[in-house]
Amino acid sequence: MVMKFSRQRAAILSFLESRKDHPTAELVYSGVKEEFPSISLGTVYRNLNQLSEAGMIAKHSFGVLGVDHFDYNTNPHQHFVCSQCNAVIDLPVNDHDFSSIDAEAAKGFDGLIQGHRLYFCGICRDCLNKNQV
Amino acid sequence: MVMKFSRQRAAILSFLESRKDHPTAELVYSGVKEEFPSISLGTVYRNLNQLSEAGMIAKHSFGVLGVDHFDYNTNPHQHFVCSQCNAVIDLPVNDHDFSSIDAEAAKGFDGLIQGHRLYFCGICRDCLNKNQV
DNA sequence: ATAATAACAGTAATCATTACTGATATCGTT
DNA sequence: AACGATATCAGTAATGATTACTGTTATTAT
Repeated sequence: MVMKFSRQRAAILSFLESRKDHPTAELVYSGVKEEFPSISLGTVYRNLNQLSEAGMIAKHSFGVLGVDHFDYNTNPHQHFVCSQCNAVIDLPVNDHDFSSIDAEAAKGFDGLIQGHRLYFCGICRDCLNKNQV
Repeated sequence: MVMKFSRQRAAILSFLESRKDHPTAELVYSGVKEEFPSISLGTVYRNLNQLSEAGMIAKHSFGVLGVDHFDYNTNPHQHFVCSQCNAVIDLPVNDHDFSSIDAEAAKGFDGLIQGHRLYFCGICRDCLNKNQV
């Protein structure tokens, strides 16, 4: 199946590129809607899934949030989820600091460990500031 | 609000105690249904949530699965999710081997890291065997 | 035993996401 | 530049997990 490049898909991709947060499908929808008032939410979901299956974007499912978040940055990196405002923030930590944990977990386990999902929880700087006022 | 201890809740708790896998609400429902044919799925969900809020059981949301899993074992330990059969398996690894990663992630980050979610993905022993046949 | 109320069964509602439909846009080939 | 095959679209309906509501019942302290 040849992947055609529709204007809607281009708009979705460039919207995602323009943000360093990690928008949900709903947020992408309302963002792209300004350029394409008639775009459908289903179109956004379909494109986000196709783009992530093609490896052009990343899809993150943080269990605590219950909604999927999408990321233009496909390089492996760590995420932080604020439990107060639900913001998803990239951590400046180098990813290879966590590359050894798979080997660690494999000790004494008879299955095959291929990878892991990891994210950090806490309170972001903005919320910490708001709490102090 | 005083927590009353109904027979349904006792049955849900003891069903969970009897299993070392990590049943979903639906699975708890069909299990407890044998003892309580008239029990409602809503009752199961309500009790599982109350028990986990009370710290008597643990609730795990693995993003890859899209369903919540419940665990009688509330001691911190690591989990493995088989991407072929979706089984959730406890890893024999000591939990304190992963206790340092929060400090690692905090480097250069201005928010407050309170914890993390971590689980491992791959193929379990049973599926590896089946694949070889 | 009684009375206050937490919990129940049953059912309806919610929310994120996916599937379906006939119409339209894209893109390699003429 | 027009053509034709088909991927994609907008709109809408369906799904699946979970939560909320309601009138009735079970639990527990007094």
